[in-house]
Amino acid sequence: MELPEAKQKFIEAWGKLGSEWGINRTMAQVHALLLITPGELTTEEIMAQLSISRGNANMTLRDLMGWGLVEKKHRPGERKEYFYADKDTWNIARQVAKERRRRELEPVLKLLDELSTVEGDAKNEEFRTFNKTVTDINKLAKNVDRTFETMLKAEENWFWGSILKVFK
Amino acid sequence: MELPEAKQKFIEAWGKLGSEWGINRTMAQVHALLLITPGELTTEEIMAQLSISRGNANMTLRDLMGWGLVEKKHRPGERKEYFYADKDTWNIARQVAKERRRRELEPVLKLLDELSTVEGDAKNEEFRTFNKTVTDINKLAKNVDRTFETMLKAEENWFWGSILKVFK
DNA sequence: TTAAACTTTCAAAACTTACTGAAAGTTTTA
DNA sequence: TAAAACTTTCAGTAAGTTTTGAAAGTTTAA
Repeated sequence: MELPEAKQKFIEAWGKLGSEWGINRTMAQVHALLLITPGELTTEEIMAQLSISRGNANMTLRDLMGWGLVEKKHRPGERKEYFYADKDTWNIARQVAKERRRRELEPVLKLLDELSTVEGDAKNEEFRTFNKTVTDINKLAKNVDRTFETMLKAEENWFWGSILKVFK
Repeated sequence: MELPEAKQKFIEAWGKLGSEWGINRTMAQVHALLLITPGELTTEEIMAQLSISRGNANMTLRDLMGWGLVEKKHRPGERKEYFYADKDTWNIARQVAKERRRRELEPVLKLLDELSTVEGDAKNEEFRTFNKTVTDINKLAKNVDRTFETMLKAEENWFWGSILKVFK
């Protein structure tokens, strides 16, 4: 396989994986493009390479900056904005974990805590089943949350070292 | 909060979380409904409780069975099919991890391995950046894969214990 | 102070995904 | 053998999401 084809495949695969896991396809593709590009790209270049509109490119880049995955840079004497991605995969993973935890997991945890307090008659089977399920899921979700937290604090080697010790 | 309201909120939240993470909303809602229902439900009952069509209910239930989260049961002397969900949250988490690993992670791992072998001129910066990114992401993806694998084999307490030991 | 170079916005269009419901299929019972 | 009771299918439609592109906005330079 030649480099241009490989790049194309990488961008497509990243876009697909993103969309399967709830991240907009274009956003994942722009990210992929920046990840395999040395240096920076302008909006124009991104538009051209991925055949997307100016509006789409602009919004997607803004989102990526909101996720902390991309930054912009100005070159002295130039008006154009240059975009580049942090290429440290461990940072990327942590950044994504951090945002999704905040945006999606936290609201659910809050609700589950609330639902855990709903009171009812212990003789009522409906209530007992509801209560047990909610309590169990709440425990699981808290474990997931704690794992995210660990991940955010951890250094890469230390983290994977700790997890992989598990195999032995 | 009263039980019926709490149930409704649980179903909605589970549906929302599902759709944010790439699982069809209705599928997550049907699953949620079955999780908080003692015993079994028929297609009719599911249709009524969630206001969905027969076709949708049928396909969703089939998908849930395909994911190994729901099973059907026949009662002697009755034609109707009764559906119920496995309520063990650790089983659920493992089942979901297993399916998504197989459907989504594995194809990407395969591609990344392939892209890791693309050859090029070490003096070419484009190639070097591509190669480094792909190699790094491949490593990360393999770690994720191994974590899934551990999870599939493990008992719940042992697994979270191992991951959370990391805090100490 | 205005024109050029660029970025941002957002209503409408295109695309994608999910859902409906009627028809076809299957199984059981009489 | 037929009819009743149920399940499955899928073409068409609806709902949801993403993308476009032109217009408005901003910044810089002359």
